[in-house]
Amino acid sequence: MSIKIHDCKDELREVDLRATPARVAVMSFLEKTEKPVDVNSVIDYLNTNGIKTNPATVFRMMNTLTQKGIIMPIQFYEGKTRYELSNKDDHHHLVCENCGKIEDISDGIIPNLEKEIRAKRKFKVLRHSLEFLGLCKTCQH
Amino acid sequence: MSIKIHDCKDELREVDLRATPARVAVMSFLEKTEKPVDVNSVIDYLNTNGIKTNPATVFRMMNTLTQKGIIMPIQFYEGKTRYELSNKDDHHHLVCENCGKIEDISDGIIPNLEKEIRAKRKFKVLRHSLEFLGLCKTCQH
DNA sequence: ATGGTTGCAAACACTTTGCACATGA
DNA sequence: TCATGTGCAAAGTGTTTGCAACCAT
Repeated sequence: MSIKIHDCKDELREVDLRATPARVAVMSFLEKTEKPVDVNSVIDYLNTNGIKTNPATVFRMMNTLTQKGIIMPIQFYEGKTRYELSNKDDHHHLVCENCGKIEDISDGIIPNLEKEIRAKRKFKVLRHSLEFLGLCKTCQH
Repeated sequence: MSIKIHDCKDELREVDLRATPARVAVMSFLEKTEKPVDVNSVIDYLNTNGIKTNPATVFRMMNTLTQKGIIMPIQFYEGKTRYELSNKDDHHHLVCENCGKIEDISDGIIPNLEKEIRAKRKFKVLRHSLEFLGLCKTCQH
């Protein structure tokens, strides 16, 4: 017999959300993509996979999943919001402003910095954004 | 005789921009505000100071000043862009998600991190964003 | 059965653009 | 003078909302 290592439906129900087809599809989309996705790419994915949906619904889904802590919003100065699963280890992004490639970078300094901020400034950090914008290896000429 | 320590007009002309009343006012507004400003607050400031202007003009100004490297855009997940003078020493922000207060925080780790990224990943960092969102001292109860 | 979800249409907020007019250098 | 900057109107893009119909539990 097989043990399900992972099931999007359970994941959703654990946070009191109904496992609708669109939500399940969004979850598996997020799991298979490397880089943070925007709402348009989610809509494209759903359409491609035979799930008819409406932009308003997708925006609502992303907001709901964000509130539940399943995904995290992220912005790269593009005038829109991207999202990624929040159950990743602490990492940040290298965003190429020429070709749009997004690389991950992990680093351990932020947790320490947050502790320091808490101690010295009495500010309770709930989330942070650390992104580097520039030129990737191949776009530097 | 007095030596002008600082003149917004000269600052603008140095980057080949004409010193129009609106631009000069925006520069002095940016110099006197502590926290990054959004376009609406710029418009309010201009109106309050007797300078009639149009939103499109302000958006154009902010874009122009950004391209010239005089100001820097910054986003706090509010769905809009803020701006601040770029001739500040390296600093980041603590943004209270309850009352909106924005505190500055300076720190020296980023330059080192950028050097490391350049060396190890061959990624050329042009700019970065490091913001902490959470609750300020008084909003934690 | 019924409350959470969705679709649709409309509205919002932010931002950009084309073009004629105005103005700083 | 004349290239640069501005005002105005219109449009573009991302996002939210009200409400009726729908569907997962």
